[in-house]
Amino acid sequence: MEQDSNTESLIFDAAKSVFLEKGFDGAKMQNIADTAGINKALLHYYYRSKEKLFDVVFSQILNQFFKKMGEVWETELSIEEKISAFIDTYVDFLLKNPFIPRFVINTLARFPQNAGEVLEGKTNGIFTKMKSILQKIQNDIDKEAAAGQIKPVKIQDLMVNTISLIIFPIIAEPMIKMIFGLNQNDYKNFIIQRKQVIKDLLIRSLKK
Amino acid sequence: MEQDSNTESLIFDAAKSVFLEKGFDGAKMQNIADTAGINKALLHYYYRSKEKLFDVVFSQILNQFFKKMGEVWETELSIEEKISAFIDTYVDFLLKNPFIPRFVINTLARFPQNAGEVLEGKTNGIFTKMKSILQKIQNDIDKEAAAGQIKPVKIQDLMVNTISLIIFPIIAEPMIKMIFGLNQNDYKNFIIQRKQVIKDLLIRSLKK
DNA sequence: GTCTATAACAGGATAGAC
DNA sequence: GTCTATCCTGTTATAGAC
Repeated sequence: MEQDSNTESLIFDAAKSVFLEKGFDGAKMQNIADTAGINKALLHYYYRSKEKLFDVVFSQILNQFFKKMGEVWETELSIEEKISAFIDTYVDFLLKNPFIPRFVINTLARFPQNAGEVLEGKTNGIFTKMKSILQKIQNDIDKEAAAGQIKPVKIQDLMVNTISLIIFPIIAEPMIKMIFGLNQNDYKNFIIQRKQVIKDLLIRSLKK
Repeated sequence: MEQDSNTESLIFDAAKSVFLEKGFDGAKMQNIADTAGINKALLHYYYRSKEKLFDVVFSQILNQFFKKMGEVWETELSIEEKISAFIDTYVDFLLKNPFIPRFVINTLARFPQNAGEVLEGKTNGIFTKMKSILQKIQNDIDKEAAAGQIKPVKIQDLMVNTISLIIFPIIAEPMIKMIFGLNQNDYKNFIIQRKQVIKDLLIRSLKK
């Protein structure tokens, strides 16, 4: 999707980069045009309006965000192994795409009318898929808990704990740097080391 | 600060409410004037520009945010009791002020040049205070760990874990509602029940 | 101090030449 | 398809009457 160098995908990539960093209100069409190295009028030629352009970009990012979130769970690993694998892959994903979570969360907060069915349609039913994955994980948990291997736990709590611990430090990067006086390199190391910290915390919470 | 009903504080309160919800780019002076029930020109009479008005509002909110964050730690409780008390008071604070964390984080991300010394000056050295509190907590931890009462832990990890678990679900409210299919009331109950979930998780992580 | 009117400009969108 | 020029609306900011 980002390898074509025809004008349309050039615009898409530029728009994605600008929207990701500045959000809908902060992004300017002129800025997107400059980033793409083309003229403002061309943006409107390919995507009629700023709203439409944003819509396409947002749908793609939302898909990317949730697709990645759903990945490791459909394997044959134990719950603990799944959690561990999820932390590794999702932290790596976010280190490469640090703006995505803030962008998704801000956009969902900014356009609540887009909620529910509208987004379902634009994203091949991403929320339905998420719910089905969550249900499967809950079943796995119940099975392992019944076998006495782990403590029983609600998937909502486990999931929110996990993504909170992973995503928040990415969203709050500037704040964390300020409070702890970290530079870019310190910060990156901190996030990488947190992989193990988060694993320890969550695995421990499943011990009986 | 929000009890006077003279024009200046009327404007301040309106600006705070609008900026909190929409951020700098999304907020419009007209909207602020309407909310305050006065004319647009008066905004400029009291605060020369949108930037200046935003500056005053942001400083006040940043102070509020960090002051509340630093509170319970200066007591004579044990670490575990302090964590428990912090979770209770901070969750309650955020339920009453749900827009604050997203606003603070977005603003820090949007105006990185404001970092460090500028904000230090505008907030009575809030970051210096934070750092000194963190150092004190680290000392307490080291003492209790040396006495064999808890597992030793780095304050950075403990602090980031704690605020991640508390703040993320507030920032991501629309996302959580969507994924789990919660209405406003479900969501609020979920957050309240999480107090205990977070306490269990963190206290457990300190057991030897 | 507070208002109305308006200036000054930015930003999204379109027309029309090539 | 791509560009320049231009329109038009929304937004910040100021002038000036009261």
